[in-house]
Amino acid sequence: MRYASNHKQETREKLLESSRAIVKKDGFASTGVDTLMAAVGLTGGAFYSHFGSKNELFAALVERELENSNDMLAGTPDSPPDHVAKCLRSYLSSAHALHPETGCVLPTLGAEIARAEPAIKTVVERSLKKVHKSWSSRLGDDPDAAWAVMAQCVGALVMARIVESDRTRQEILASTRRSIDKTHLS
Amino acid sequence: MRYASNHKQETREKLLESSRAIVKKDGFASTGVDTLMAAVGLTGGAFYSHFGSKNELFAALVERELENSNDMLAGTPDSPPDHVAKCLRSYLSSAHALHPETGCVLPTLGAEIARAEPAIKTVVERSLKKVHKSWSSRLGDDPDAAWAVMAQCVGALVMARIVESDRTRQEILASTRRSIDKTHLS
DNA sequence: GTCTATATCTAGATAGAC
DNA sequence: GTCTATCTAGATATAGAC
Repeated sequence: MRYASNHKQETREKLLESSRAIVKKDGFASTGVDTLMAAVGLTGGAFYSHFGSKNELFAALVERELENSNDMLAGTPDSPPDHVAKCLRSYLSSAHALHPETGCVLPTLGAEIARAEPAIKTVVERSLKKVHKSWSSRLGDDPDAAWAVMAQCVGALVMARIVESDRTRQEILASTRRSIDKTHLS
Repeated sequence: MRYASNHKQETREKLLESSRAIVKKDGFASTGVDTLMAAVGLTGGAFYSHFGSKNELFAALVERELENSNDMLAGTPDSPPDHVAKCLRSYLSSAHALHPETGCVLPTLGAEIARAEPAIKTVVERSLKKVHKSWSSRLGDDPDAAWAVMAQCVGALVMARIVESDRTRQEILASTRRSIDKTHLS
């Protein structure tokens, strides 16, 4: 064949990585296959050598996003004690609010996932529960606290992104950080 | 003229009300003008007698949504003391999670608002701050608590909608309700 | 595997008849 | 004000050459 044996695999990988950022920034439904392919230097027709449909890409993309989030958030049994605190500071930052393309998938694609097929939501659920379990044990075996903290993070980011002024954006993020610190980390 | 003097105004009103539900359910970008017009018994071409563009509808729609939310959430100086508690129970319910078409605009259109033009975000900001101010005073003049509670509500709803099982959905909502009760309403 | 070309469809928006 | 018809642009997906 004219291409190395791992060429297809590598191209798919590049496409997936590239698409993650674009889709988190501009939305999935409103981004065309041509745009995603152009971003890795290819044309639209070649897309279908890698994914059977645009929806297959969405599934792969969401799954990859959640694996990535889990790697960053869940931590390991020997993560430092301030692991959660560090995650929270980073998550609830202006940098995160201003750069959806490198951030958490939930605030930016949550609504589109909610409208997706059940199979995708099953994957999402498993992943969410993994983070929840880990954080629950780190928050003194308090499952309620873990869901509450996760909800605050996602919601604060949604709100931080829909306001116009930097000032209000920072107020939302800082308030949420302080409230979590006081309530769950002291 | 062939139509009553208030015909245009009434049609616009019907269109706006009808579109609110459809767009919250299916997303704004992914819903066509024809679909929105058909829902009020008209054809696509007539849309432009009421709005200059699809984006103008989005602005009007978001503004109306926020007015509506404010009416329900902010309350008045003589609202009963349990006003906030009642709002929270209703917001963090399965019914709300399962029916975006009649619910809060932020969990379902938040990401699209985040990508919208500054003018829309300015309106959103003003409205968010109104709810925040009202809730802050109801939560013992604690601005941090108000932002934190609002964030939890929005985030919990996003998460509740992206999981597949009813069980997990209810777990997320109930945990968040309990956590808010314990932390902010006792 | 990727290209160009294309089929098919749907989108937002406009023009002119009624 | 609303209709039908249409323009233009973009979408997903496929076909066949290289």
